[in-house]
Amino acid sequence: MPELPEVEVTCQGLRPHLLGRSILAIHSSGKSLRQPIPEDLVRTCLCDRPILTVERRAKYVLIRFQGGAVLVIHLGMTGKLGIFPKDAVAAKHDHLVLRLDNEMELRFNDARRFGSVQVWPGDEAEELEQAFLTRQGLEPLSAEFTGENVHQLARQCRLPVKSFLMDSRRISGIGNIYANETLFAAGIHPLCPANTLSLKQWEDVARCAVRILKKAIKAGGSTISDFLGASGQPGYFQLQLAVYGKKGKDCLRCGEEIMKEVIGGRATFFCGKCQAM
DNA sequence: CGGCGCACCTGAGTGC
DNA sequence: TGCACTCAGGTGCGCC
Repeated sequence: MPELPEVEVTCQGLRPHLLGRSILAIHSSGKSLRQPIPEDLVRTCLCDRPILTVERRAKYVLIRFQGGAVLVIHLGMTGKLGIFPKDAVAAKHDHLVLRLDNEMELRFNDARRFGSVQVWPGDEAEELEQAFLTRQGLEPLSAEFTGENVHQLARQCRLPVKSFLMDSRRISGIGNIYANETLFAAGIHPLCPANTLSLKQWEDVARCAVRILKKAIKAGGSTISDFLGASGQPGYFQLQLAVYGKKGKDCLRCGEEIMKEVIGGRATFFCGKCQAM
């Protein structure tokens, strides 16, 4: 599901509906996500306080409230955040429903329950955010995401370059789809050990990653099976994918057959000719 | 510390 | 129609 572009599209979709609004009430399914939903903290720290900002960090949605508390949501594999009229019928797997002060609701739907919902109370938010940030890798859409910096990061990492790109503690936001697409665009074999890439190759990787992520955001994200934006709209970037899910198809660049291999437990697609070791 | 395997869940798709 | 099986975009744990 949601990688950086899908989370960014979700944030962009939520923003106009949430800024300045307050939560009046919370309802949860009672089922645990990655952790139990902290219902009491939502009530005591978030309710009846205006929402100040909606931001993305890595693959997390951060919703900041007056008073300093933060609602932190991760979409996991199947999570979706959407805005609905309060009378709209509930969907299967709606696990968190936040009633807003304008007859609308923010709903978190997550079939596989790999998502998470956390609250950083106002008096602990700064400390918790610092700890959170140290666990997140380089932001691909930040000024620090340069070939030089990534080259430095990868210096003593012998993981396959694809696993390196997907390691959220090193680089955040890039999941399986965009790792595959980035390496195809950069012409690099996914099994190359990360520490064997040259500075020039890392510059290519960084440039390709940024271009693809931005293009995907413009297209509204990728809807492979079920991603939907905050207003229920699908994304269209899946129509522009070059290798992901294309096993057996012709490479767009050279016509060779696209290969599929499992790397680090994840399906990996590449062109053996354009992405030679 | 680095790297691997796996668990956490449900649903969609496939083959018999 | 049903059953068994595989696979899925993420993260973080335990283990060597």
